[in-house]
Amino acid sequence: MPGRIRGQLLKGTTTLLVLTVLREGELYGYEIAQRIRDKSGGAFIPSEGSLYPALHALEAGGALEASWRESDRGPRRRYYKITKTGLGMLEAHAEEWAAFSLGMARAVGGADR
Amino acid sequence: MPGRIRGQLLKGTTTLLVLTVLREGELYGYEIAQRIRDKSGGAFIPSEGSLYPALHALEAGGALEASWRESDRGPRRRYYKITKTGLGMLEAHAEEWAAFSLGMARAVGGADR
DNA sequence: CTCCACTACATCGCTATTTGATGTACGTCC
DNA sequence: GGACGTACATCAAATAGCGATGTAGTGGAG
Repeated sequence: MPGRIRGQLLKGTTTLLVLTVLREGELYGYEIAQRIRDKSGGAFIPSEGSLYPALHALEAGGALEASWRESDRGPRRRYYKITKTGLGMLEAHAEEWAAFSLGMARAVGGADR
Repeated sequence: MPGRIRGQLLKGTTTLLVLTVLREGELYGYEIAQRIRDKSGGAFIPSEGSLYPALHALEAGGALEASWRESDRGPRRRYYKITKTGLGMLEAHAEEWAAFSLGMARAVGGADR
């Protein structure tokens, strides 16, 4: 299994990845990072320095609603829930990704085409 | 047909796109941008502010060899030719893209998966 | 014959975003 | 009590695309 991807290619994908995992249910920050890691097969592991600012921005933009909750073991957690606005944003980002991915497939070729 | 893609998603793709079109033959800068636009179905139109610096960096890195030539009509052109080093770089970038694209397909889903 | 558009190269400042480092704090296990 | 994992947060530095701007040659429209 190839290692973690990092660098410029990741730019702009955090929002899409976060919204995608939150579509499946309410999660807290640390958990979101793990879900993304697991779903991507270890390819993406959002750093804390990119994940938390992204969550704050999404909350400020009305895409997410958040609340603090205590944990049985360990520090308190901030749970995030996707809003109607967030679902619309998710759709838009998914379409953008699809168009981008299609363009790359056309231009670069690859397994497909 | 959807319009041109721009923004953060493009980060890191210019090198791959340039090397890809130059694999097919010698081209000059302006022509490279057009090829990328055409091959991608209009999705990608590298701005001059990103294309020319990228070409200079690739040349400095030994991936491309360049030469000035006069044109019948219009300004002189700088033709670029991919080197052996450039072909190796192309392969590396193509693999990186494939891994990235696969990770996104897993994480986000889409037409495939 | 003047203006505009297209070709062709180049550089600059702005902006967005990721990374790794650093910090705080809690819990568990040895 | 020290190490490790959990959990959130912020910061400086680096990266690289975008639009604007500049230079210059060619050619067509009005």
